Amino acid sequence: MGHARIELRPGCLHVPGYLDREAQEALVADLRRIVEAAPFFTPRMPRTGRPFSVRMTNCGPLGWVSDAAGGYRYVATHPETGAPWPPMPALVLQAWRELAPAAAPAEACLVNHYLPQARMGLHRDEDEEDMTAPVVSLSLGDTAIFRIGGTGRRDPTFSIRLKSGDALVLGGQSRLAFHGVDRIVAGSSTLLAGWPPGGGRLNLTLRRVSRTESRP
DNA sequence: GAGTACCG
DNA sequence: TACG
Repeated sequence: MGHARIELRPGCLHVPGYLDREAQEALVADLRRIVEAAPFFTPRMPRTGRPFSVRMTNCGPLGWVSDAAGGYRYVATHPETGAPWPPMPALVLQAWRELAPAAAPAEACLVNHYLPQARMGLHRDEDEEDMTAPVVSLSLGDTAIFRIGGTGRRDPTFSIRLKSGDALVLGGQSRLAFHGVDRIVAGSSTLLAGWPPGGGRLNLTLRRVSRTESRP
């Protein structure tokens, strides 16, 4: 079955209700196993070491991490356990196939946990080598007030609500658009009542990192 | 500057 | 807006 695709700005697609409740619950169960193997860690700002309010982990061959000494980067292992990231669940691979059909396989799936008080400032995803592939985001749990602008820091912005099960695709002219999370609407979903502790919102961000050197 | 503090 |  198909879903409405709303183009919020060129290259930025909102797909409300992309995952039904059953798929959301199955994905949360997958994530619970992933977090057992790769616990949430607190990323820190480059240089200053200030902590993010969002906690993170990853699955797939590469994971996004940040700390004072190394800054933003992709690495193959968990920064605290040293173990390789767990594999991406089938539902995540399927979402990438459906929402980024022209792109090479995803290499990184960043898992963000937002407690109700957590926020994410305006930023661009620019740590990837391959900017031709879109960034795909899946929302689970409490609604996020999500802000999106243009490719320049001072470009006008607007906000939308990302609900549990929604997908968002940042590609084409929006691949380098500024975006962030203003706030979480506490208690807006029952999905995460059992896990993780504190409920809130889980966000999966799927990305291609390496340039594809497919020379057929 | 993917962060917070502090201003008017 | 200022600030690592």
